[in-house]
Amino acid sequence: MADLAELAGVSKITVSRALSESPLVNAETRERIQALARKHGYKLNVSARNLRLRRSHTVAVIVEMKPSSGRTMWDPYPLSLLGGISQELTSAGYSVLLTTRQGATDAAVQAADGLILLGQGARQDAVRLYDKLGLPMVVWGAAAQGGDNHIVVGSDNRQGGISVAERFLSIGRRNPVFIGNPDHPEMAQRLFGFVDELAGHGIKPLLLRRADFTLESGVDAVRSLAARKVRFDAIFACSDLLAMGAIRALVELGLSVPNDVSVIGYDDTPLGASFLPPLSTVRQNWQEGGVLLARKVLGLIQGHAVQSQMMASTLVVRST
Amino acid sequence: MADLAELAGVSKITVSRALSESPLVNAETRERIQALARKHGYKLNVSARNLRLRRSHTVAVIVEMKPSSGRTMWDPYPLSLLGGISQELTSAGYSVLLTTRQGATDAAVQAADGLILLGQGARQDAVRLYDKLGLPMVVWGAAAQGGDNHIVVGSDNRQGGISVAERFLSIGRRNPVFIGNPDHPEMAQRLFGFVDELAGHGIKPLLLRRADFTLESGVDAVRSLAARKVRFDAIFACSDLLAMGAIRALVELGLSVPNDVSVIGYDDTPLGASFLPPLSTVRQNWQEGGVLLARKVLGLIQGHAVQSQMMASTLVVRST
DNA sequence: TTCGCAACTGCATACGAATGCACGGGCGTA
DNA sequence: TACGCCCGTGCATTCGTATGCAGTTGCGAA
Repeated sequence: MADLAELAGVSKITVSRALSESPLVNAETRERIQALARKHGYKLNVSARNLRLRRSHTVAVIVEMKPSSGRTMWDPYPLSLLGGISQELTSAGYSVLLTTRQGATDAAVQAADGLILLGQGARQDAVRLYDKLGLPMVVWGAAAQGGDNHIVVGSDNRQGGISVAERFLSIGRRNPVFIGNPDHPEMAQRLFGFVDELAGHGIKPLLLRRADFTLESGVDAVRSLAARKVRFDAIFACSDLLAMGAIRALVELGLSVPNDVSVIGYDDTPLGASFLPPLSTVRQNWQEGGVLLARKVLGLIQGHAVQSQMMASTLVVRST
Repeated sequence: MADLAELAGVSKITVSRALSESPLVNAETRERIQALARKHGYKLNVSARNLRLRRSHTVAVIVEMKPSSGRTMWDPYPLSLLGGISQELTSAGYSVLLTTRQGATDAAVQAADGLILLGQGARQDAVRLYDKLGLPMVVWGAAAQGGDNHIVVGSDNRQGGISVAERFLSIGRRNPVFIGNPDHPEMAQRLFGFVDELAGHGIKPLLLRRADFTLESGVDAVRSLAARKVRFDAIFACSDLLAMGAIRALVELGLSVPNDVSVIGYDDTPLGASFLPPLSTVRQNWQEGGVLLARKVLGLIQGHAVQSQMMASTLVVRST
């Protein structure tokens, strides 16, 4: 900057102002300096500016590697969150610092202006850990049980569970099964909604615990039901893959979907939509969730009052 | 740091050294200062250190948003690259700055110590753009045509195409079809390998251009072949989804896979493996590619000589 | 005693940009 | 002519940390 100042015949502070579009400097001077900067390939030193301004225009996104259950944040769909986050932050002039939670806190995270936590960790430990940094923080996940002081954004898993229960009830199903992992807070919410709604009609669903969210796991789940000669006429699977596996196994067993057994998945993946038969499922808009997360952190960073928010999840009835 | 120094009764510079594990300071003093720092929740100012040390321990990963063809980097599998990158960089003490390429260069990118470019852009324009920053740079994609000066890592798409051709030849197929988008450099390589190998046996495949890499697109492609009454006995699809769509359409048409038509996909997605019938495909190890990318940038940053590298792609023969 | 060396510690300064305040000149008004 | 104001510019200083060099202390050897 000092060099540029010399070239332009002004002081370096005028250069600084010219490059940051300050109205304090004469328009013509500003143009001249900017042209000079371009010509000589001048690059602003971001570290220096961050130091002076005490902000980095950076938001750290912390991805949980070892989740409480089998589902990883590196799975395709949770990653759509990242897409939304990145899109929103970038267009607001912020950068995304991507970190995976493993061992010590990344030093660079401390320089961030805000934090987005993807996956709250078993017993909220991740939340507590990062709370200590004292940065604006927004968490993706199930709503906090108690009076926690950080913002939470998530889709309304409980409502999702209720919707599925309502659907099963409306088509006269009496022996529903839930496949998923209740240790995962989000899945637990789905289960609670599902169970509560059914209980209102005197029905108690069977809980089939599965930690993997793969097609194979779904196949296996249904086979185990058959092996145990369980009587069931509806399946609520915690992911589309599980649901597709379940359907495959049902077909193998000679059962008809949805005549003998109704199946509803979760996430509304493109794959489920083009599955044969097209999968009924609960839609979660991950992308939009990411955008929302980003907006909330930005709000906090700018000192606005911001509230937790649950995103509606909607049942998409197709053919299963 | 000055405050800590006062508390500990030493100068701030001793504090600095104590916190960075410098052997210059007395072990006992160091312990005392570190304890004090912990107690008062002292946080190192990363911006200041970056300024002083002229490095940020950060690598920018630039994801191309609008690719030359229908495939987005936000698709699940390219994202595995990110997983590998993140894993490797984090464990080397580096942070990942995630940027999407849209409009102006993110200021924070300039502060990075190195660059990883995911998707080289049509006509290498992205590469040229970022080359100007003068940072160590590694690009994921097809090998550069000419004497470019940046490092390229990618899977050997040409070899992949050759393997598929060899397979088709070995099982006596004479009328192969290629489904994909040759505008995309990586797909183009697959096509070239495929065509060249077949040409050696006097066979010229049919090229069916498809920009979308969805199941629907695969269905549609095969239907159009049927509508045009094209004679074919083998399909090389540029993605597993395309291949699965193709198979579905073939089955609808009453054709048997693989008896009437052989189908080979690309990427070896878990989904393809559990498809019915299990999909034959070409395996690309994205995760490992990410690790490799990360290692190369780190090498460049440390001033080592580093070379471009193609990762072998292997044909996985299953049932199609 | 004196010197040399080792082990610590501290001073001054640098890193590159941005802010508060002051300064100089041009212009309009009284 | 004198005064005040605005526009444009520059000086000094600040942000928080790390390095080169210099200083201090204690101990053993000459």
